Amino acid sequence: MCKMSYNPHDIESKWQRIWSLEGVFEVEVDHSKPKFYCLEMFPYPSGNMHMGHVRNYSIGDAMARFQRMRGKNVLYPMGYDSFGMPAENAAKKESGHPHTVTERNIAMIRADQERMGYSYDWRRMFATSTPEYYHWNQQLFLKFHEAGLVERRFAPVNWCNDCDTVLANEQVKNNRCWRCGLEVVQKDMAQWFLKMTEYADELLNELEDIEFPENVKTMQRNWIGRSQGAHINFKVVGSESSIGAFTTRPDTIFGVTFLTLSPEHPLCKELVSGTDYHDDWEKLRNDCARMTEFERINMLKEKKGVPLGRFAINPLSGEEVPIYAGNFVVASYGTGAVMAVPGHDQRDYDFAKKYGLPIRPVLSKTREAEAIEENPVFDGLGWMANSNMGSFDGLYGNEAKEAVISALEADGTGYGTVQYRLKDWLLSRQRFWGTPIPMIHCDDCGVVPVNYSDLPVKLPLDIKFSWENSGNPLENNEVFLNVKCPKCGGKARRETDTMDTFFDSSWYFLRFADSSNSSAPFDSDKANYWLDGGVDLYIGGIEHAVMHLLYARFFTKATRDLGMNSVGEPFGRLVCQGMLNAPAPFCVDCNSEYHIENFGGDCPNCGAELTTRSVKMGKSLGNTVSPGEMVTKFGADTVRLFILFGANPEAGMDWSDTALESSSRQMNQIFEAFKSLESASLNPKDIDSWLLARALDNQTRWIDAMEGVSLREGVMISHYEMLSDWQWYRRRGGLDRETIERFLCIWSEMLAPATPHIAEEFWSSLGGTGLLASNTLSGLSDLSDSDWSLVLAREDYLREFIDTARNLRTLAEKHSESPLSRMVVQVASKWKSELASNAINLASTDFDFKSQGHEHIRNLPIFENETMRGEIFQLWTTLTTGSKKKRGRIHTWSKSQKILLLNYLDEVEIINQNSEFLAMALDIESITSYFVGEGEDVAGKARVAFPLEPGIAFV
RNA sequence: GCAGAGGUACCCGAGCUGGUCAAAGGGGCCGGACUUAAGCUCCGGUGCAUAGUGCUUCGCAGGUUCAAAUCCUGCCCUCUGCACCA
Repeated sequence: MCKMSYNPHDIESKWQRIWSLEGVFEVEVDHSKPKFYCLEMFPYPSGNMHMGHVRNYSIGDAMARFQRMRGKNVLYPMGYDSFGMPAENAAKKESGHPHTVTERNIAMIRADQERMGYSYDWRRMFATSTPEYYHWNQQLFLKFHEAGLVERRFAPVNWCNDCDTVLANEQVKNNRCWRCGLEVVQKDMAQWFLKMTEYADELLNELEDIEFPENVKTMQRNWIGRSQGAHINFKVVGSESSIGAFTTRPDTIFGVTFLTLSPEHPLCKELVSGTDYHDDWEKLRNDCARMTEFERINMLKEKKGVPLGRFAINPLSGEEVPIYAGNFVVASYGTGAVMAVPGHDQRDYDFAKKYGLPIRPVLSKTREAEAIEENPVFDGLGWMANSNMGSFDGLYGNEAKEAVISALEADGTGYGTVQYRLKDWLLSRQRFWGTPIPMIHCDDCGVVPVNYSDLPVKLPLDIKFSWENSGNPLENNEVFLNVKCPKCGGKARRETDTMDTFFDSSWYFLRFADSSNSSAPFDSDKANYWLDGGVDLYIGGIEHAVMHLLYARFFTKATRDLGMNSVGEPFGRLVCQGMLNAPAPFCVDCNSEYHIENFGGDCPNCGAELTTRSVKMGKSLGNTVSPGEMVTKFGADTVRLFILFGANPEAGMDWSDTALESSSRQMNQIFEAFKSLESASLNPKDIDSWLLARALDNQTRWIDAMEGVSLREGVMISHYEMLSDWQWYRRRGGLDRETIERFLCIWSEMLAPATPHIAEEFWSSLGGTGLLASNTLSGLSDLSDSDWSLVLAREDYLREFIDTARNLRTLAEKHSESPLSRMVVQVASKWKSELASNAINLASTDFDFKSQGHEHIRNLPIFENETMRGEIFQLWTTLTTGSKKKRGRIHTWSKSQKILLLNYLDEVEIINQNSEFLAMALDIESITSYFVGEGEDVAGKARVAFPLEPGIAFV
């Protein structure tokens, strides 16, 4: 190879072809090997691959390749989450079919992925929009239906006029559609729900044992939002109705001075109809319904409410309290009614103050204290007071809560309960490009499931999309609609709702275990093998931390309970990759970023000069980088190296053209290093063992880093430190063929996870057996059997020596009129090194230098020489206890320095042995070295000589 | 407001189970070698002082300690997620 300079394109396409021909990434269940399931969140195919994908997959591929080299049976699949609205919109634009758009996009992104050399088992690839996949969506749906997890009910739903569809609560952001941003309106519809709340407790509790990042766990906990409390019924005076309210603080029930209903609460209308209060309430309700999120936030600095003119009865105290409607009460949480305790809830307090309602403190901060009104309110746990039912006063915290709940339960006016923020999963979408819900509406039999044998219910392909035909084309497709009732055989109509696409992605990782199965979603044995302990490494964006991950966890549990697997938790280790940033114009004064077309100009808002700032890559700012372009320019390996070296997976990362170029240079240098094997011959030298010792050490640290998914660190060792060690070796005159071959073999393996093509090329040119992509790491046991620490330490000594000498040289130059030509090195006397060694040995025992030190040296033979005693004491102190400002050397010496001292390194010898090299490195003609006292004390440097720190004089 | 992650030299970024930390690595910049030259590559420098041991630095202000980038407290700022959660 290597006659020419580095040409990534030839190398990369060659190896991609060979890997594919040899099928090296194709895996099957193999119980003789430990498995490793490496998975990236599969993409929605929107066209070409973007940089965020590149980052995601480069991380995953590096880990998959690394684990293969570690001897694992690695499942590393790729597929496409290909249902969804954008394909419909694209189809409308070109008057085509979403299917066509989707297939085209998949082909594009797949080609991009293949060009990057990712090591997927492509046989397992699937797209969720194919009947081969959504067939099983439908089957799972029917199974869930049988298990009682599916429900059809009327519910007010979020409706987006633009997208012509229902949105899940989770898909509404700031009261706007998460995709198009249009304001969401409410609409009542019959909907299909999946009863995820039945798993709320398990989903919450098992978070404890999952290896997710802490912030993801917290987000999920908050999302599930379990709160323990009581449901309390308040009878409405003069009515049969009662108001149920949920509270987490039943211990404050005697402080209730009013009730607040959400304006949408059905009881509101009933209570005010025909009264003077009706108009105010209606106005409030309409205000709330119409308010945009932006207005709401501003409005809510001011809590608003209206009296409904009626009263409710506190079930324990019998007291009558007024009923209000308040804009701050959310209809969908709890019961949509709040028992207001202004004495111990800040929000209620503010409300009460505003409307002149009474405030009654019923908790005291200490057992003895009075319950007092204060602002800010006391909302911690306290001792009950003023309960006007003596038996409660003095009860504290949970005991108080339980006492109140018992009292309520005793007279049937309330009960202890748990409330979740998590809601059932609204599955229906009034959209075409999704999995048809396999249900049939029969006038006689009602809603009837499709027979399993009639699955899949296929989406019709003979539809032309256009902007004129809004809504769901299924509703007008007679062929699709008309069907016979599976029960009575009479005329019936198909359900036209399709499923939320989150359904597709909630079990795709199970399908990968057995993706060609045509008789079931997946074989349970295969799923249990690959998903034992969950997906071993799951990589994706933080934006899916709640919804997708929670749905997937729910599915795994639900299918487990259907007997389809025994997994339970789908994901083991989760890594959320950080964001990819790129520079964009930025105005410091306005604190805002602008489109890249403003580079070099002034702020469009205030006219100030724009600076740059690194912000999230995105279309809106135009600060995106095309992976295709970069690969064309530099090759896939270089792009992969850059992206992995740029930052650790979890950290945010800045795109930089110069840094990419530097990665390219690095690749060239590595290439050059491998090329130099050609000029090597049998030429053994001392430095050879150093190089191999470094390789061993580097490989060990590299494995540690990679195991921990610290890819940046790993790449730093494999692509940077290995190279600088190589360069040092060459500077030291090393060029032994046998050594170099050994070193390069180890190195090429280490290069493989991040830059697999070039590594494979090196491997093949070195005559390595088989393909590197399917090999396991060379064991270096022959190397690790020896102790290389002294070899490494000697080299460290030289490096440090050069370092110190270099610094001194610049200083010395200032003091010398003529150019420096000679260096005189005076090494500390042997007895000093011996004393140092002695001290190091003592330090490894539990010797107490402070109390036993002086006694110790007094007994040493050298201490008999009276003239040296002062110097001995001084040295001993410097070595052991140190001074006020500096610790003793035995504490500050590095491991390798200690090794040198313990082995009585002859500094004079090592300096003289390497004098030629040192002279060259220091740009000096000659070097002389001797022990202090064995020659002239040049420039009085004998006094600074210390073990490992010789006195150096330039002349 | 709540939760989480952060603020390290010109920039990015390690370190943060206290001492070996003026602080890895990369980018940029400067200098030297190579070259007709540019590029590439190699070597070195990049807080201040200084013939070595010294001073000032790790968001700001305090504290603990013989010793703090590292531990504690308060404050400021940035980012991410959630948004009146009863």
